[in-house]
Amino acid sequence: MRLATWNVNSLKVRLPRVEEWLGYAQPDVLCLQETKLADAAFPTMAFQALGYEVASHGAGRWNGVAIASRIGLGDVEAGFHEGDPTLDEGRLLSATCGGVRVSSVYVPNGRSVGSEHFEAKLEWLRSLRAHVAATCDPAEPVAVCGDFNVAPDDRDVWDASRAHGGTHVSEAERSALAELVEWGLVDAFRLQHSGDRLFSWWDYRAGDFHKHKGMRIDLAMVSRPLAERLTFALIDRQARKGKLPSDHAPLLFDFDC
DNA sequence: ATGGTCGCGCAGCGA
Repeated sequence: MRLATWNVNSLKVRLPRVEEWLGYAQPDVLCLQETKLADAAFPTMAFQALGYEVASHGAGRWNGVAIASRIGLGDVEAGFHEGDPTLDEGRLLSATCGGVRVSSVYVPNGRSVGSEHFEAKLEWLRSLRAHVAATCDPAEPVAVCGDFNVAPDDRDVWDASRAHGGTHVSEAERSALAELVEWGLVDAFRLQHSGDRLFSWWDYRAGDFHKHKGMRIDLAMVSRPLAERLTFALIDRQARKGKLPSDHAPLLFDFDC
C-alpha cells in the first residue's frame, strides 16, 4: 500500500499538477489539505477518471481536506467524533481504506505564540488526540496524515530561532504532538530518515526553497502495525519545483500490506 | 536589516 499526503494550497489551482503527480507517484491513498473548496465544488470526476474514489470536507475559501483512494473508501467521518460538527473548521476527515483507518488533517497555523489563535491550535490538537482515541485502536492500522503545522524537533527547521515568531517549534506544540505519540502513533518519516534539513514546506517568498530554508511540518503519524510494515518514505521535492507549485511537497509512504 | 509570494477575491488578510 502506498499512502501519500499533500497540502496543495488550493485544489482549484493545483488540480493539473495533482493529476500529473498521481500519474507518476501512483499512491493508493492520497490525503489532501487546504483544498479551499466547498464539497459541492470538489472535482470528483477528475479523481474518478484516474480510478480514485474521493471524499471531501470543506466549506470553501479556507481550509478543506479530502481523501482519495483506489483501494476502497468506507466509513467516512467529517470532523471530530465528539462535539459540535463544525469545531474542526474543515480540517479533519477520516475514512477506512484497504483496512487502514486514515485521517487527513490540517492543523491550525497558530499565528504567534501566546495569541488566541495559538491557544486554539493547542486545543485543536487536543481534540484530535481525543478523536483518535475515541475512534481508533493503536493495535490496528491507523494513519493520521497531513499538515500538522508543527516541526517535531530542531532537525526539522532551517533555523529554530527564526521560525514563525516561535510557532511550529514551541514546547507546547511539540508536547501536543507528543500526546499522539504517547497514544501509539509514530512519525513514519523518521523510521526511514534521521537526517536534518529534510523539509516538506518552504515559504514562497525570497527564494526560500532554493536556499533550503523550510520546515518538515507534513507528517504521517502511524500506529505500530503500520510502522512495522513501512518499507519506504519520500518527500517528493520535485513536485515543489516548476510552474505553479504548492508551497508544500507531497510525501509518499510504502507499507508491505 | 528588511522584505520578498501566493490564493482568494477585489481590499487586504492569512499563510
